[in-house]
Amino acid sequence: MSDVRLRFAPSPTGYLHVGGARTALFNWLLSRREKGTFILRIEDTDVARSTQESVDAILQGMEWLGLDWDEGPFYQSERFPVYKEFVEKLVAEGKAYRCYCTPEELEAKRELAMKEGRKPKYDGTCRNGVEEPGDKPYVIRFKAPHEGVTVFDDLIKGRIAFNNDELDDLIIQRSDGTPTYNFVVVIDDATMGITTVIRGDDHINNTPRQILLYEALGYPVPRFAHVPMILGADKTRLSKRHGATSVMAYRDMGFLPEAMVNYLVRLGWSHGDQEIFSREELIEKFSIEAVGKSAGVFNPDKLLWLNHHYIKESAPERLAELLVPFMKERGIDPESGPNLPLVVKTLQERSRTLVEMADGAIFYYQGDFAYDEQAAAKHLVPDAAPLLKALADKLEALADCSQTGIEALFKEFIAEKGIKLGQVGPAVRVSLCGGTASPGIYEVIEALGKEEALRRLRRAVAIIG
RNA sequence: GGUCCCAUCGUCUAGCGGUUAGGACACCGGCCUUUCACGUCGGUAACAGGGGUUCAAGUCCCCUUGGGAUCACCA
Repeated sequence: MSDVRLRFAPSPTGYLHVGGARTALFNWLLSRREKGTFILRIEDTDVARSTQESVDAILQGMEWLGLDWDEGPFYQSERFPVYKEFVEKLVAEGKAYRCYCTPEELEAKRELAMKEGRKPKYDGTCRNGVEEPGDKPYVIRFKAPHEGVTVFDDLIKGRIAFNNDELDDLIIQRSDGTPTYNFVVVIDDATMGITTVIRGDDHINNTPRQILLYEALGYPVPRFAHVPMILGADKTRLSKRHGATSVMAYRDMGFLPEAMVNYLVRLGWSHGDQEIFSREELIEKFSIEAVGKSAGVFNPDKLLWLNHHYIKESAPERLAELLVPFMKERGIDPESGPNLPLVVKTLQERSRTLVEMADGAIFYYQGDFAYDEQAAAKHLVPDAAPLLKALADKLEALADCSQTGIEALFKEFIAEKGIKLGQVGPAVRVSLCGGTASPGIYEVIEALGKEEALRRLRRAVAIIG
């Protein structure tokens, strides 16, 4: 156990999206690699926008990805007294002050400044004290230094410097007494002993103010790592327009969590030419310094490829279990037909998602399926009937119904008839599966079982007439 | 507009002064084959532009251009 402490701090205003998931993953990986502590904190100071459903959705997403945390979840909404104390401390020390400017006044000043081409920052009206205006509402502002430079060495971006005169006195407590984000994030990270802050690079501009706050509070400044954002195919911020952004939506589309993890980590991070990483390998090899600086485009094709890879690698029993809900969704009870793991085995190489696998598995469980029209017209022809019938009879007598036994039977059959496999194979396929695209016919017969295979062959013979 | 960040194939990226600029996804061919796939072999495809520094620049510096983020009593 080292004393490295990291956190993921989502705000519960929606589901866990892929960008947040990647940030969480980076934090988690680094904490596991350094044998440190991973903390989950819910940033719900905006009581109006935060919901319990969102919290649940985020937790569910973390769980699906296998990102467990050591401390928390902590809720900022439960820590208001703590923040209040720190605000009062700053005020008492003269490092923060009451500001009586109204939102309307500020908005007007901002617009004027913008119009005149000046920086739209707070003009410091109340900075040096004002006469007590009775019980007028006020906010508390942090008294930021106007001179000097605030610098930090970002673990990903390198050295970043800001002139302090670019910064204005940010509000740390609203007129209703609640604290604001830039303040609570500092208080929490400081009091929770966070050593490294990994977050989206949209927070870069907040960082100097936060550093100033750490210094005013007398806390050590953590290290920062700002990860670039994830873009859609058109290089704009990833949104619903580009497809699903919720990680749970990917589960529902039939993706495996290990594929998602592998994809997300490789989007922005790399380790030489390696593409496939097990969870253990990631923990061993991940490093925040190796994360790229530039934004990356979310590429569904590559995710699909990875998912296909993991489907091929997975144990049929596990996939069968994951496949059940997808089968039920299609109105099929896997208990009612062939052994599901056996079915899965025939489909692994040709399924990129569990959705594709479920679609491909349907025919196994439907005895009275309709034949694909074109396929039937082409292959279920009068000439095929006697062959199918003879094959069925031969199959009926077969003792070894393993794939190899079935293959041997076919070899023998075509030798006896003096034909090629191509002259009977397609008809068998259509009889068994209903179409021309399917797993190999030997494995289909094995999975179906002799009885059902015979039934389907004879059904086809009967239909040909 | 101010500030800040970013820039190698279509996409994800390797590269950390000297390479025929490598890999992966996608795409296009060949092979394999009972279909569809898998697999396998091969191919198309990139250093944004301009200045420097250096014997030597994709690699270091500056500028331009182009993207993006952020400027709330949201987080």
